[in-house]
Amino acid sequence: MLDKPTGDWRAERREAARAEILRVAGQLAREHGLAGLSLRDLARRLGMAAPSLYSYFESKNALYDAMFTEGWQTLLDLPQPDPDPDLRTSLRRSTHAYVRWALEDPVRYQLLNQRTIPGFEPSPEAYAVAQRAYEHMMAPLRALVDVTQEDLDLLTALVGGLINQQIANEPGGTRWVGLVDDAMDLYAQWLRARATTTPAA
Amino acid sequence: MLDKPTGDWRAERREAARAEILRVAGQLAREHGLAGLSLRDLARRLGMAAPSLYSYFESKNALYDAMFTEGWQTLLDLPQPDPDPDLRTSLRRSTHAYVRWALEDPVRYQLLNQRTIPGFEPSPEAYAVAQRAYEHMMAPLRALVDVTQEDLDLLTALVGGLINQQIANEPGGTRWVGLVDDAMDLYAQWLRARATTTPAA
DNA sequence: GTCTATATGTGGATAGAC
DNA sequence: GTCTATCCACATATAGAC
Repeated sequence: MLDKPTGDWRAERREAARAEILRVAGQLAREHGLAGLSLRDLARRLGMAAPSLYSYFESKNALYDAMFTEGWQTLLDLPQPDPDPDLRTSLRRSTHAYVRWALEDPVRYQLLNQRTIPGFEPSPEAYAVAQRAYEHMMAPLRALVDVTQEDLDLLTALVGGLINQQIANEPGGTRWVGLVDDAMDLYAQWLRARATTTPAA
Repeated sequence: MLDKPTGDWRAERREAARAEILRVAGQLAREHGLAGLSLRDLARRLGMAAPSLYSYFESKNALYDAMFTEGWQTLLDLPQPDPDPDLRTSLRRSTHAYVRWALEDPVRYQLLNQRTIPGFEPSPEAYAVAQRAYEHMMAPLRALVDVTQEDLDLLTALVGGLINQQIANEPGGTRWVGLVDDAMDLYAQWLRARATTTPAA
C-alpha cells in the first residue's frame, strides 16, 4: 500500500542520478570525442564504480540512446524566433538559431546527425523525439508557404552541409556558417521560382 | 652491387602485399563500420598472424592513413566528364560523377570527409592528396566561370549535404541525391546572380 | 618476413557478495 | 545499489624461433 509514494521519491532520486550521469557523459564526449567515451572514465569522474552505471543504463548503447533523446529534446525546447511575414527574414532567423544550437555542441550534433558509432542505432522512442524536433523546426516555414518534402529535404541538406563542413574542416570558425544568409537568400529565391512554375502540381 | 634489382622485386612484392591488406581492410570496414575494424579480424581474413601486419603498417592509424590516401586517389583517378560550355550541364555532370563515387562506398566517404576516429588525423602527405583531389573536382567549374572561394564553399556544402543526408538517413536510397539536378540549377542561378551584382569586386 | 608466445593497458560486460 | 572480482576482446608491442 505504501509502494506508490515510496516509488515516487525513489524514482525522483533515480532520475536525478541519471541526469547527472548524462551531464558528465556529455562533458567527457566533448573532451575525448563521442567514440572516445569510456564507462570507466565516466564512473571515475562520477566517483562510482564502473559496474554501478549498469543500474541506470543497461548498456553503453542505452546511454548513447539517452544522450540522443536529450540532445533532440534541447532542440525541441529551443524557442522559435518571432514570426515574420517575410520569407527571407523568417528563414534567416530560424536557420541562425539552428546553426547556433548545432555549433554550441558539435559532438552532440555528430551524435544526432551521423551514424558514426558502430553498434548504435537510436531506439524507436528516441527517433520519435527526433521527428518531433524536425517538425518543430520546419513549422515556421510551413506556416508561411506551401512546401513539398523535396523542398524541405533541400533545405536540410543545404543547412546541414554548411554545419558539417564547418565542424569537420574549421571547428570554431565561421568560413561556412558565415554563408548562411547567402544560402537562405538562394533558397528563398528557389522556393519562389518553384511556386510560380508548378502552382498546380 | 645486387641490391638495386633485388630491392626492386622485393619492393614489388611488398607493395602487392600492402595493396591486398588495404583491399581486405576496406571490405571489413564496409562490413563492420570504420571504427569496428580490428587488426585481428584483418589478419585472420588474410590468413596471417596479427603481429605480421606490423611489417607493413607501423600502426593501426598508419593503416587508416593509407586507406585515406588511397580513397582520395580513386577520386583523383576519376575521369572528368566531357567539358560542356553550358554551366548547368557541366555542373550536373561533375556532381553526378562525384555523388556516384561517394555513394559507391559510404564508409570510404566517412573516412575521407569526417573526423570520426578518435586518434586518427591524416598525415600531411595524405592531406596533400586530398587537396589535389579537391582541385581536380573544381577544375571544370573554374575553367568555365570566375568563382570565389565562397562560391566553392557553398557548392561543397550543398553537394556534401545531400550526400550526408542520404547516407545517414536513407542508405541505399535516392531521396536526397535525387535532388542533385535541382540543387545544381539552384547553384547555377546563384553564380549568375553573383556575377551580375558584384562584377567589379 | 613470418610465426608463436607473451606482456601491458584499455574497453564493455557479468556474477556474486554486501 | 554498490562494490570487488572476473571474463573476454582488443590494440599495441616485444622477444625469439624458423
